[in-house]
Amino acid sequence: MTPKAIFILGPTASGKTALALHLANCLPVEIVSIDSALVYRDMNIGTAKPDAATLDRHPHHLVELIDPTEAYSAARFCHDAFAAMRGIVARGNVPLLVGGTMLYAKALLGGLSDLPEADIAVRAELESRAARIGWPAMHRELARVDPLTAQRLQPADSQRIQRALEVYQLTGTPLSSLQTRAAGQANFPYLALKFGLIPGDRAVLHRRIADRFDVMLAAGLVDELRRLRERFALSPEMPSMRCVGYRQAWEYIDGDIDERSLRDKGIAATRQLAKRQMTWLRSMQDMELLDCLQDNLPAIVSERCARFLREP
RNA sequence: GGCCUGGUAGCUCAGUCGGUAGAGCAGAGGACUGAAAAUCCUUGUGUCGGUGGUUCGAUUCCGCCCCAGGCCA
Repeated sequence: MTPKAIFILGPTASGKTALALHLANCLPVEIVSIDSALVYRDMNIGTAKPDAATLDRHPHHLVELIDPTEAYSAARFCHDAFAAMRGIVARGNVPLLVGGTMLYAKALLGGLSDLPEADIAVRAELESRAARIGWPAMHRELARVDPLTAQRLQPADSQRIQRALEVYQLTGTPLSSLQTRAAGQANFPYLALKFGLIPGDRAVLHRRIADRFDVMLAAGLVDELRRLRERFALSPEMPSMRCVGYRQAWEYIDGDIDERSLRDKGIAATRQLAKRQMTWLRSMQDMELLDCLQDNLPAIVSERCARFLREP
């Protein structure tokens, strides 16, 4: 019999965590985080990580896996998430996947093609060449070896051009042909109930984001980053330091922006993030979209989940 | 009360030597396969503070009024 899984996907500040904790209290579920920022240890304030007591009461899988100097990936997430889900099912529980990193959710549900993983040396070499000739020139190079991928990428899309060239260099095969082959996990081996949280009034979410960012600043986001910079050899290009809030705090510590700007930019970046997350949600299949601002949301969702778990 | 400086897009401001205006940010929409909280793409009509005057034509020049700062009384 196919095991079941429940997804709660939503933008930042939509109340995913509170909803997940409510479900964890009344249903036989274990929480699996779908969040590219919660994987970092010691980055607690800016990632809105649940506090230690909460994590103790309701263990979250895939939280605090790596140091801020390290990098995670969608492929590693899929591997780790499936491992966690197997364990949960073996214990007789149901995986409750909660988060806002939509690429991870999409990769988990739809699978990834069989591609080589990131190669730091190749990336560094591509990076330095791009610094000399510019990304549009790199884009033209890509067009010679992989016209299909080049055609769908903007000449300024540095990250994807770099990845496509990297894949070609490592395999000798264009990314576009590797991607047409069967995706790794052809079908998702769980029966999934998927909720998408979207605010009925976006202005309210924006307000919440601003308030939450102020709370983070008051809680010592800047000091947290100062301590991290003392402990680790960090640089602003690292994925961890590009996280919303940390990136702006970094500029503030370096004296590039003032306190006012730190707040404004932090809030703006968080809004942009939420917006991109909502774009994903609207385009995903079989999603039950709910207004995250309605006050009886926990009751609605837990009732719906309970029914789902009773179904054959 | 007098003098000065401002009042232009949600915000900060350009600009029009008189022919009804444009940047950045915000906002909106979109793309997305091992960095995704990343990386990119598209999108700017607003009584140019109000009102009279000069003019073929005023947001632009002139008068008066209103508002916000500053200085002097």
